[in-house]
Amino acid sequence: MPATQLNLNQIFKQYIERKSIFRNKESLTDHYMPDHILHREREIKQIAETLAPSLRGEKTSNMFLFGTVGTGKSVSMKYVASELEKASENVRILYVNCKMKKVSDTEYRLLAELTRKLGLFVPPTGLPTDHIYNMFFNALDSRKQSVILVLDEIDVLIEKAGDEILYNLTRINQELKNAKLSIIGISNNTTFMNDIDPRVKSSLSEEEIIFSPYNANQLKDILGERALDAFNENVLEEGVLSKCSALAAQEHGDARRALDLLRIAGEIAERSGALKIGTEYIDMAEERLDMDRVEEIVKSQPRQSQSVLSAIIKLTEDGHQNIQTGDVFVYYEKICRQCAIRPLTQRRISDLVAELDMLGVINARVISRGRYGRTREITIPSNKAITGRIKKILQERSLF
DNA sequence: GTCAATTCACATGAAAGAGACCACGGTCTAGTG
DNA sequence: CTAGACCGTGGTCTCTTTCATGTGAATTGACGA
Repeated sequence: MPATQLNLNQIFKQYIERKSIFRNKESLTDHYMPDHILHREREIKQIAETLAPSLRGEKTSNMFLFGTVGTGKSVSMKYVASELEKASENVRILYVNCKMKKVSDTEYRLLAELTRKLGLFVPPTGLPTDHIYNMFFNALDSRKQSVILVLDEIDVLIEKAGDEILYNLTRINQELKNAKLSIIGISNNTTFMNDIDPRVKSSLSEEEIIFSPYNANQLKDILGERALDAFNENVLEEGVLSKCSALAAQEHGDARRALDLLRIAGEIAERSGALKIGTEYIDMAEERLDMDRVEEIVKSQPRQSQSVLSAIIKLTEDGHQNIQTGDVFVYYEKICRQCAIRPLTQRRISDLVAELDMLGVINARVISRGRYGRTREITIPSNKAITGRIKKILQERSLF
């Protein structure tokens, strides 16, 4: 038996025998539906009141839910939706997350998905769009019912497929004989409303609900409740929840982030064989999340931008202080020559540096140094582990 | 010592060019009846 | 005969360059006390 296999068996055996600190890890993921939702009573009531007429078969107002990530928009909506469906057989909720690639790309795909949800078979491609419109329409109008269409992350849909589809959907009501259709858009981007057709805009936002970020205390309540379900007893050390919620509150009150922190802290603790989660694991989790985020960004950057980043890291490692755009450009040109990349102009590099700053991969601030000109002063965040990770990614692409 | 003018090293804007990408209509081709 | 492959065309979008203008404090140099 090869040595590696033996080791694996040991690992598995240990894994089974070890007492897990998780009871139900699911409840820390963002698709988990809690039994009741904390600190969103007002919003839930408002949604429910807006949608209640559907129980009597009346048309409800179209509605828009706004709020930054992790403020409970989707959960609240789903909660009301499921309660509504329980309350009446004539109410149907079609929930679509437009971020899912297979749904959001085109008008056709969205309609196909919706029609499928109404129980019809639709081929993934091949039918003309107006044909599928008819299918959707007929399926909708086949019986007396209130259909509530929830478009989560609706901004993604508009960006890719245009606002025409919304216009068509809002008009469909005028032709329906039996059914009623109302549309609910959910978005974390408040500005995208500006560049959609005003007719669509006014008909969609008959009702608007803003979800404000949670504060640290509210986050703590939410975490506390989920943690009760997620972990076995006496696993969490004192102060862990407070720390988690404080960190997440700094990041615009993002509950998803708070849950991620807690879950990853748990995973790290479990893997290292700990029986309890202390605050130090939260720190580790935060670093992990940061690292993953930066890694994701760096990987997805175009080659030119990666070269710029490489130049900045090289300059820093060579011990340069007060790195300026001009320095970066010189190093960048060198790298381009080595890697046979056509160098861009300094003008463009200036923009790329600004972009990297925006993404939080580097810090760059514009300073004026009097006689010695105006430039950006560039530094990289002093986290060795993350910088190391970035270097490795750049090396894999032979840019370092 | 004071104050306005000068200077540096880019930042920032606007406009135009290059190239990738996509929808759309027309043509061709192979398979079917 | 028709569905699907293939191809050219025009339009759109994104990235980049070119040209032009803006920026803010250290420095400079004239001027007056």
